[in-house]
Amino acid sequence: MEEVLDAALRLLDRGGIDELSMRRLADEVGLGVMTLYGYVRTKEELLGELGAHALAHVVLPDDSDQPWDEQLVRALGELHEAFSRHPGIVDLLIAQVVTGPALNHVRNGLLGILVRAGFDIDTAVEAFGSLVLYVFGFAVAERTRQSIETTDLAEARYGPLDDFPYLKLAAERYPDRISPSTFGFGLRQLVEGLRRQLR
Amino acid sequence: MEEVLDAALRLLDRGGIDELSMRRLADEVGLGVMTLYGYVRTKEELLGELGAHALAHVVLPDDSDQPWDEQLVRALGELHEAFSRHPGIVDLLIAQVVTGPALNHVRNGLLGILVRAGFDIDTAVEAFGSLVLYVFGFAVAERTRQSIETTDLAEARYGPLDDFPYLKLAAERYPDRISPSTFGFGLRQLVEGLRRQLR
DNA sequence: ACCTGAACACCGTTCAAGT
DNA sequence: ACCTGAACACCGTTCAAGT
Repeated sequence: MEEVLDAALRLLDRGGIDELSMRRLADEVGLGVMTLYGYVRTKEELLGELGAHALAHVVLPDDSDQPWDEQLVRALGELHEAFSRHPGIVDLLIAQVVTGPALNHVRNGLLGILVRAGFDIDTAVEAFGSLVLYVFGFAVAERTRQSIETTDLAEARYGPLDDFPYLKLAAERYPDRISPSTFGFGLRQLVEGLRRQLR
Repeated sequence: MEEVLDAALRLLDRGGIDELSMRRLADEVGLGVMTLYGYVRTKEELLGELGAHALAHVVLPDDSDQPWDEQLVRALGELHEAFSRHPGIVDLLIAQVVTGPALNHVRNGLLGILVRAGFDIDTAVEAFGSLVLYVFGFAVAERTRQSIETTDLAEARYGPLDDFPYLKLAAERYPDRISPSTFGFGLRQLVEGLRRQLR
């Protein structure tokens, strides 16, 4: 089973979720297709286990002696990096095949930082939600960005911009739309908002 | 062509992107499968046109007399609602089949609000990115939430929670993880951060 | 117990042909 | 010009059988 999941992760990294078919996976492991159904009941179940397999490696740093906002930024950065390392994980999360428990250690860690910082549980849940959504939304967009040729010019990507003066201004400077610093920009914004709320 | 796209949107709303096959679409319109390839070169191209078709209805309110932060919240709310109305659009955006120009009027409108508010173009682009990512991330998560039975209990969703005390506390109160107010919470946080930055 | 090929009901798309 | 059925190379999965 371990070997099957490793092979699946390899295929996922290589060509994304679209390239990961049961038949190709069987070939990669050197088994008949139907052998896979001895390990798993459906493809969906296999993808779920694959997600858990890949996310188990995400370990939040143990730095509860640091200020809570730094802990938060570092923990979310860890998640962000996991998504960058295996972009296919994002596809699995989107496809909703990753079962709940696979992410519990991350969820618990983030909530813990917020609660220990002094937020009541209601606010902590709201904050947790907006932070995770932000990291997740960024991962999805990042995936898009990487799939586009960097030689692509603004005009080629957006079409004629004469009717959209503001966009034209922006596209000339940032054909990539999301600069590498955008992740940190929004994250700092969110954490700053939380810090004010705590006082 | 119009009729084909309307039928496609109907299928998309009914069963999501997975139910939208060329063969089923042809049946829905009452044509042979291959007739569709007279309108469009590939399925991907058809999905792209479908995305543009659905997003053309998103019109940002014309309220440039209002404070910029209110304009911003309202415009992003408009986008948020479009995603709620046709959750399938989110699948199209994720699948990266929607071509650039389809969203230009929204991009331009949002950038305009920020620039007129007084942000320099660099900051405006960063802010734009983080705001849009947030709305988008929320839409993806919302889609997940809706696909889960509401009778589902926290324990059933997350598995045993004894090792995750903070999560247990949160899950007991919010088995849904993202309450309806989470969208507004994070958005206000982001806008508040921007307001401070402007001064 | 562990593995598997043949077969079924689906896909998107090419090709050649029908009106 | 507009439409289409047959065919091809793929899917995930059922079923019955092989060691």
